[in-house]
Amino acid sequence: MTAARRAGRVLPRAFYARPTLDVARDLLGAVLVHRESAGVTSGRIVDVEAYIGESDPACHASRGRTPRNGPLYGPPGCAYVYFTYGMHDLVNVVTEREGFPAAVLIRALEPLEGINIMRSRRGSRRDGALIADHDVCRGPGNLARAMGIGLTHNTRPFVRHAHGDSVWIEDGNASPQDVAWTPRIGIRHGTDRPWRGYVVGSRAVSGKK
DNA sequence: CGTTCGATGCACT
DNA sequence: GTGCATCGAACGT
Repeated sequence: MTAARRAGRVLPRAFYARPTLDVARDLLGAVLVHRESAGVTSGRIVDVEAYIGESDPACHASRGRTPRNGPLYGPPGCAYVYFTYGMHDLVNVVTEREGFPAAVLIRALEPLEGINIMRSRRGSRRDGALIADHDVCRGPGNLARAMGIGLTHNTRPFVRHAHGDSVWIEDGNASPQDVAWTPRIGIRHGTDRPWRGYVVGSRAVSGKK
């Protein structure tokens, strides 16, 4: 019997077409799923950040629209995936409405399904030690790598197709009981806004241990 | 424990 | 040329 049963409904487009902070809050406890030929991987979202509009100095759209940040201006419920620091893909969910650039960055998951697939995607550490379960999807770069989500998924809607490669999000069985809000991590500007939310007590939450 | 720093590629100025 | 919505190894205390 599988330890981690998924029974959620796929979140519809309307879920994402709301104020970004509401979407961010409601994504905590939801389940991100990727299905491809390698198998199914999924995890409970426990750490998110909101990036809201051109007036948000930390948002990629703060200096207007460019080819790279175009997906932020696109329809809600689609992926905005970008490459940074020369080696990491980061996964966002576009929110609000077409023409208004906003998204939620997914920063950490508690693995539910496919932990062995996730570990093989992460690769082996230099010292050969096994990555702990709660570290496999801890941090936005690690999460994208472990889930097999990358630039090829940029602009794609979070929809479960009947066949083939699909990325989608399901609602969780229960909302997290204790959520905390802090400034966002790793940014230089906009640090006054407490737009990072995380599930208190989860070992998979990113940042300092 | 803590902090620093190199890796690594590219969009944008 | 500069600066990343990062990560983890290396170093200092």
